[in-house]
Amino acid sequence: MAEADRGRRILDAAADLVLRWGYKRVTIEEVAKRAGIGKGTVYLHFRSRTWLFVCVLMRESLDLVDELVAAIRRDPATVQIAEQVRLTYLEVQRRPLLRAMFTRDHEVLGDLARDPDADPVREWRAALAADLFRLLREHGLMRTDLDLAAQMYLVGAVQTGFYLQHAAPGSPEEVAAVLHHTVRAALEPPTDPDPAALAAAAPAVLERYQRFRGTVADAIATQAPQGGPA
Amino acid sequence: MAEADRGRRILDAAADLVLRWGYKRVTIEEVAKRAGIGKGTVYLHFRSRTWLFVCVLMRESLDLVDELVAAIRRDPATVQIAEQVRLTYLEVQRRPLLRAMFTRDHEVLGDLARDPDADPVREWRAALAADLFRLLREHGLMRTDLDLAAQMYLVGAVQTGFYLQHAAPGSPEEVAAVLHHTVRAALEPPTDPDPAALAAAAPAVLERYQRFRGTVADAIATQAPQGGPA
DNA sequence: GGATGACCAGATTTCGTATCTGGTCACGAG
DNA sequence: CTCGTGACCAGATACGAAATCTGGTCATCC
Repeated sequence: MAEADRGRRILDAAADLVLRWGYKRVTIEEVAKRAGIGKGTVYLHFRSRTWLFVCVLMRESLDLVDELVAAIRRDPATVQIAEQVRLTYLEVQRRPLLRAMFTRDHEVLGDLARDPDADPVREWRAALAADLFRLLREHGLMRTDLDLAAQMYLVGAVQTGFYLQHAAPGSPEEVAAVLHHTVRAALEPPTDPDPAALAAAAPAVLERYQRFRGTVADAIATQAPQGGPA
Repeated sequence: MAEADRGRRILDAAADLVLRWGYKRVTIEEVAKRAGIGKGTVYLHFRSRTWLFVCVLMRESLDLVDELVAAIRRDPATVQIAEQVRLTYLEVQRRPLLRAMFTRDHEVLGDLARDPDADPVREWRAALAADLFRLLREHGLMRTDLDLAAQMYLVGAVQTGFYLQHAAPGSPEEVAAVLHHTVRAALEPPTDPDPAALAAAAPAVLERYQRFRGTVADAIATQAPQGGPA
């Protein structure tokens, strides 16, 4: 059994159990048992129980990023902010762990859902968003009648609202369409996007995503609880 | 001491205490003491502890409605949905109890913040919103490229997001402006509103608000935990 | 050298007791 | 008679100490 593979098995076990039982009920011993290893071995891969579950969440975020990257590769028009938000919503609805994360589900994530320090990705994600918004603005794919900070707050708030609002009036696809409409109307220019601008922005955006992806992947591999990209 | 005045004093005492101590710590006896009456007398005005605090919240909502009504009277342009949402946000930020309500502050409101049944105004508010949206659409003050249910969900989600998102990037006025921008872009026609339409819509909207106000005021006065308007 | 599980301190749960409080109602004041 | 009151009760809640559990370590063994 390869070293990296064992780390993956531990994360698999932890992810499975946290969904079944909820964060507070999952013990390290049970995770080890599921992974077919001894308890001490878990600590050869993860510095603490908390950090293990943070890594579970980070790995899930990685998958989300991969999905967005693939979508942009498929169609550069996907770089537009409203489309990114829409795809994110759909992917989150598909994945129970991400959904628990975005809805701050205390039942599943326990105290992990509350404590902002528990999410080191937070600041990296914020930096990524800032980069992304700057790029889109420079390429004329986002309006500039609001300053960047306001736009970031707007998207954050709107996403929070759509994730937390219960009693959706339809299927995830329909809700995602409404979310798309909201972000598009608030932040994108009224005119259709210039295909040349899309083609120009896409590679730069992809590069930022890849860098972000690398940073997060490193964090999982190196056990580092703090510190930015190299 | 007039009958109605005593009810008001009880509500004053309860409102004061709930803000100081939080819902779960406030006892009926303490409320009675503050109101200068005996414990049993509280139950002559409110059928239960829970209902008493629901009434506190309802009274607060009444003040909010009054504020909106006054604003529309001052300037019919205020009937527009984005403006309504903006004014609501500002008024909520000004009033600690409303803020606790809209942010579902468990520290202040305790279980009252969680339980949806605790808020009988919920359905009345939903009906009011539906009426309002219908009116605005009929007068060409709201777009019709989304169906009514989607628009209501959109506004609900956006408001939820702006109330729950922490770390606002500026003053309440600035956040309110961003909220206004979002709702306006998503739901209002791109063209400036027709003054005649505003003048025509305003009285109808005011009538709905007044009817809503009456329903809520009745609920407080009559101790009725259920049931719609007469 | 790398994996393990016995071990420990501190956190958490349990469970029986004591206290508190929502809601009632018999009584007394006016 | 009407209206307000606070003593009263059952059930909820808070408390506390004992018992249990579990995160994290490390001496041991493969």
